[in-house]
Amino acid sequence: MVNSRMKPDSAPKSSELATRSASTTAALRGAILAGEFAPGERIYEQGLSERLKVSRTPIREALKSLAGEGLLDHVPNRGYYVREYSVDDIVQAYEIRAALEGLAARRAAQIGLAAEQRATIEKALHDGEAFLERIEFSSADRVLYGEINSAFHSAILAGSQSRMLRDQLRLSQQIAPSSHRNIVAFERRDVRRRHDDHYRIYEAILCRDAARAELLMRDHVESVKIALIRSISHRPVFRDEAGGHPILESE
Amino acid sequence: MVNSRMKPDSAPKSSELATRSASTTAALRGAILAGEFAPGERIYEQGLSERLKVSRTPIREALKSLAGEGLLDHVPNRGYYVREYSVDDIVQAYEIRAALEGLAARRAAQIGLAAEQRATIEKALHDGEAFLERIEFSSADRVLYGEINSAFHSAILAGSQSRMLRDQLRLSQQIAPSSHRNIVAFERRDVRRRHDDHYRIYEAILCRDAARAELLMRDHVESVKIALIRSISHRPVFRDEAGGHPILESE
DNA sequence: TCAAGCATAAATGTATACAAAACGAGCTGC
DNA sequence: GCAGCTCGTTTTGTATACATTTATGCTTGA
Repeated sequence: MVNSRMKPDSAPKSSELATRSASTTAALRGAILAGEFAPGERIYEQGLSERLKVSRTPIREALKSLAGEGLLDHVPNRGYYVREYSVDDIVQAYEIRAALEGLAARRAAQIGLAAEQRATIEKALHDGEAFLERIEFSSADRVLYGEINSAFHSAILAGSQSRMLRDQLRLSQQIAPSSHRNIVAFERRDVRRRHDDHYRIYEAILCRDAARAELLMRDHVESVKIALIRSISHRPVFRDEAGGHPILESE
Repeated sequence: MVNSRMKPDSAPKSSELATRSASTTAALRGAILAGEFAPGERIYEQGLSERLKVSRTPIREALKSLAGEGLLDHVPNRGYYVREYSVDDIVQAYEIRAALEGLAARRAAQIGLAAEQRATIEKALHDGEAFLERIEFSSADRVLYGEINSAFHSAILAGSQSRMLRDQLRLSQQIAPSSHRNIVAFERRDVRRRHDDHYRIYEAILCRDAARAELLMRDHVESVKIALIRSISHRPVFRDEAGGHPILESE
C-alpha cells in the first residue's frame, strides 16, 4: 500500500534551482566562498534583497540554510555574520576531513566500487599522470590539479554510497577553500607524492582491503594538513591571533 | 579599531529561545526526536502553524533549520518530510561518531583538560561507579546511565575546545537516539566494560597521550556500534530492507 | 474501460505590511 | 565631562495576502 504522504523518490525536474530561495542560496554560497565578503562582516537582508532583486523572504531562507552549513553565524535579532575561520579551524577541518574520508575509503573498499566509479578514478589517475609530465606549473594549473584531485576524492565518496558521509564531508570540505590562506604546498615533489598516494588508495580499495584503504586515505589528507602547518610556520605573520592552543607546534 | 559591523561576542540575553523561530525549532526538534512523527511522514506547514499557534513564517524557518540538521528532507514545491534512517544509517552514524569523538579525545589530550572539565568527568566516573553497585537495572536506569555517559562524553568534547567538532558531532549524535530501534546492550557486563573504557580514556587524556586517547575513544564508541549490530543480527526481523550492502555481515 | 486533459482544491513559494527589537545621536542632569 | 536617558532610525522578526506549483478527481473521448 502506497501512502500518498510519503516522500517522492526525487526532485520533479532535473533542472536545479527550482525556487528563488534555492538560487539565492547558491548565489550567496558562491559569493561567500569566492571571498566577496570579509570574514566577520555583517550581512544585511535588505541590501542583498536589492542586489539580488528578490524580496527578503527568499533571502532569509538562504541565510538560514547557509548558517546551517556553517558559512554564516546567526545572532537572534542582530542578523547574520560571515563566519570567521582561524588557522587552527582550517587545520581542524583537515583533521576532520581526513577522518571522514578515511571512513569513506573504508566503506568503498567494503562495498566495492561500481564500474563507473572505477572509470572516473582511472581517468583522474591518468590525467594526473599527464599533468605531472609538464615542465612548469602555473597558477591556472593549480585549479586544474584541484579538479583532478577533486574527481578522485568525489568518486571514492560516491563509492561509499553514504549520504551521511557526503553531508558531513561537505561541512568540513567547504571550510578550507573558503579561506584565502589555504595555500598548500604545490611543489612538484608534493604533487607527485599525493598522486602516488592516490594509486595506493585505489589499489587498496580494489583489493577490498578496507583497513588499509582507510589508513592510507586518512594519512593522505593529513599530509595536506601537515603541509599547511609547515607553510604557516615558515610565515610567522600568520600566527594564530586567537591566542590559542599549542596544536600547531606540537604536531 | 573596533568595527561596528563585527559580530558581537555572544547572545544578548542568557535566556534561550529569543524568537518564535528559535522556540519553534526547538519544539519541532524535540517532537521529531521523541518520535512523534512517523519516518517519511510529510510535514504540513499550516497544520504546524495551527498546532503551535504561530504563523507560517517561523514554521518555515524552523523547517529549514531542521533540514540543515538532517532531521528533515526538503523537496522544492513539495514540502518537508521526516527523514528516514535505515539500520545501516544508524550503524554509520556510530562509525562517524566514533571517528569524531576520537578526534575530540585527541585534541583534549593535546590541549589538556580544564579543572572544571576534570571535575565533571570525575563526577561522571564516580556516579557510574555508584550506578554499577546496584542490584538490578530498571528501564528508568537506562536514562540515568545515559545521562552519566553523556556527561562524560560532553566534557571531553568541551575539552577539545572545538566548535567544528561540536557542530559535526551534533549531526551524527542526533541520528541514533532518533531511532526507536536503537536499543544497545544493557547487560551489566556491557555497562561495566564501557565504564572501564571511560577510566582508561580519562587516564590517557590526563597523561597527554593523544594517540592513545583517540584510539581508546574510537574503539569505545565503535563497541556500541558492534553491540548494536549484534543485537540486530540476533533479531532477523530488523533485516535491512534497503537491500543494501554487506556491511552488517562483514564486520 | 481506460487514458488524457481540464478544473478545482490545497499546499508551498514570494512579496509586503506591520511589530518589535537594537543601534546611535543628541539631550539632560549631575 | 560623563553617565544615563529619550527618541528616532534602522534592522530583524512575524503575520498575512497573493502567486505559483502540485495534487486530485472528474469529465471527455476514443
